[in-house]
Amino acid sequence: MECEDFKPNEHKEEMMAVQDTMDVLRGKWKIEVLSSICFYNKRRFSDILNDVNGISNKMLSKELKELEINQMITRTILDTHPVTILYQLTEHGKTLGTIIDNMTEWGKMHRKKIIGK
Amino acid sequence: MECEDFKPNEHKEEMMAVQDTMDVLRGKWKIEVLSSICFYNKRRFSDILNDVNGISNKMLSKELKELEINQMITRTILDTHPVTILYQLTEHGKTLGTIIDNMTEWGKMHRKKIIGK
DNA sequence: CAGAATCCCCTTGGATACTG
DNA sequence: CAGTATCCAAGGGGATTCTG
Repeated sequence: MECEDFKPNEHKEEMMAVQDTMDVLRGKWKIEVLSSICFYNKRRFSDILNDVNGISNKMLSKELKELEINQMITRTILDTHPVTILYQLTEHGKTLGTIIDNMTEWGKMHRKKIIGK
Repeated sequence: MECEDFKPNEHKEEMMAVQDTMDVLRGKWKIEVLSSICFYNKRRFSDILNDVNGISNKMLSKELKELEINQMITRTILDTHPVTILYQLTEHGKTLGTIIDNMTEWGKMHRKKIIGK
């Protein structure tokens, strides 16, 4: 965000782009769900439910759906009995890594500065 | 977010950091408000109200308060009649630039890939 | 196992009106 | 000008129960 070289409303496309990114990340549990899947590479519903502390099945279901719609993850049905369902990051999903790294760094810095310690 | 080198719950600090960042950015108008102030360097309430398309005074007031609490902006009261109030980015606020740039880039890429065009 | 269904509360955000 | 106050609707999200 360079601060001298643009006028609001001349940057509609950039604004929209940021909002698009926020839309993908906005849910309360998105990053944690993503992280769980990311770490294990393949992960099942109930596994993620255990990984992400505090999430309910309803919310997990919802977050997974949205992530799938946004093509951040894939959902694979295995023909077992009972069925097993695997969630994995897409290549596109993995490209979020940079942003998440940035947010991690910034968040740490912010905490030191604002929240104290 | 490296995907092979951590276990969930061994990355609590990182998770927390990302959530802290999201907390600062989560509001519907945060980035646009930030952008408005950023461009003009100093900006008044009613100016931002005009810059940010669709925002209500209630929401603007709320977003500004939160941004101030998080020390992203400062609020300066000028002794005029009637009073003038200036909002400006803090140095800390300006450090968000990198993240916003990244989100802009990713959002554009995402739109091309997912939303099509 | 992998959800869907239901109920219910709380927060977000929009619209409008009012104040120092 | 710079907000507050109020009312209201929609959705997010928790807890619990049910199902193929």
